[in-house]
Amino acid sequence: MTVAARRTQAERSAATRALIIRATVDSLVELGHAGTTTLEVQRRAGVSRGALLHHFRSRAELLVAAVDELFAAQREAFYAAPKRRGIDEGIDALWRTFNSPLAVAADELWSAARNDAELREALARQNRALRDQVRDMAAEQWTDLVKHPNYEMVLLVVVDAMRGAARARVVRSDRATATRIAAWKRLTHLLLDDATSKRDGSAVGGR
Amino acid sequence: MTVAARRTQAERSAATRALIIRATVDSLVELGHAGTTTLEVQRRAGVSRGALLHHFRSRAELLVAAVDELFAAQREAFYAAPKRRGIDEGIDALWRTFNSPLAVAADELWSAARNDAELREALARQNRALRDQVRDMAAEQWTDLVKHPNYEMVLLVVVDAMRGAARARVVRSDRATATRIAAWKRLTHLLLDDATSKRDGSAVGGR
DNA sequence: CCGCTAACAGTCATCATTGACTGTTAATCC
DNA sequence: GGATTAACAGTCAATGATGACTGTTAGCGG
Repeated sequence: MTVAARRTQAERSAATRALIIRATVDSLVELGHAGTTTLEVQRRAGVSRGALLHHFRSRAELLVAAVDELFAAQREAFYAAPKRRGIDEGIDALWRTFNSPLAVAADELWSAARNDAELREALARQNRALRDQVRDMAAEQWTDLVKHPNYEMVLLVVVDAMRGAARARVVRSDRATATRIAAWKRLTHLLLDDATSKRDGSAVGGR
Repeated sequence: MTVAARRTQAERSAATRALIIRATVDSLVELGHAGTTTLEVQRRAGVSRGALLHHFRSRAELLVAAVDELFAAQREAFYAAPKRRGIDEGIDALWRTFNSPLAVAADELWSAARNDAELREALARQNRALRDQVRDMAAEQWTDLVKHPNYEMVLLVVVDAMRGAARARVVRSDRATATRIAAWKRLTHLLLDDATSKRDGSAVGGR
């Protein structure tokens, strides 16, 4: 039955470990933090209890590993994304990252972190690294915009706004989301794009 | 032993009900959604299991009641707040509402709502009501700003940004928060306050 | 003042989750 | 090629949460 070729221990170990972490992330996306029990993970991964507890001695350890994995994936996604130049494309790309399953899973952990010091520490650490990277990549892509005196302010506000919008998305319609995206773009144009700031774009409001 | 004066049944009932809900909110603030078990609530409220289950037949019912209470309290807080006129005061007041224990508890429920249709429905309903009220009160206070073509856009973005900032607050320093508040104010001034938009205020950025 | 019902009090069975624990297989080292 | 150890497999006891269930008391209506 051992159809698979001989594998080294390190390979086997890494494979199951990755399998478990992937199952954890999937569970976080579908069932949330509370629903992500060690039993659920082991079912999804198709591994035994022994296997799971061999790699991660506790549920907390498993979640921390998931955090690391999530942020690493986010970083890779940023690197892999095609380079954009325009403001609108930048906003769209940024918003897309907030909608990926990775972001959903991470969000779930942010919620749990308030009452879990270990998780909070892990998230804070990874978040700093990600933020610095985003900053660098943004500077790299929008060489002209970065110099604008309003740049830091706009980036700060728009990213937070996206985070907030993502949060309430569970009860929000697509239309309401579209309105927000338009608002972010218009606001960014008004404050960063001097060429556009003169011609007043179409209204963005709406009930 | 019955030192207290005779009370009508309705009074007794309402009193314990309120006691239980308050305990629920407290628990949500301190221990989060996961930590808010029916046992924890009954301990905090100092009521028996029978009392708790008499008023709320399930944990879900209890949480929905907490949602209603939280939003009602938020509404009252808005009404009770002194009327403000300036942009800075408005931003400060708005941000304060995001920091109240009520908001923390509500936040905890927003997280849980993703995997709980009943809770999600309750939150959506109350959220609509609250949003409409905030809109009305804002219009009432800033009669001049409301007419500004950028008004809707700014309100949308700033409120979302606050929501997002509140979310990551668990790992954020006070300094970082102050930077954000400054950014919101400056941005609002730039886009709504035509008098201020000419003189370019001090930079708001910073690593 | 008496029967009735709402408002509790307290216990219990059931179930889910966790991590410890013991047993087994397969890779690696000498 | 035998010993050793990592990588699993599978079971179990302990814990904690939930809601059902039975018993008791106090207000209320007639």
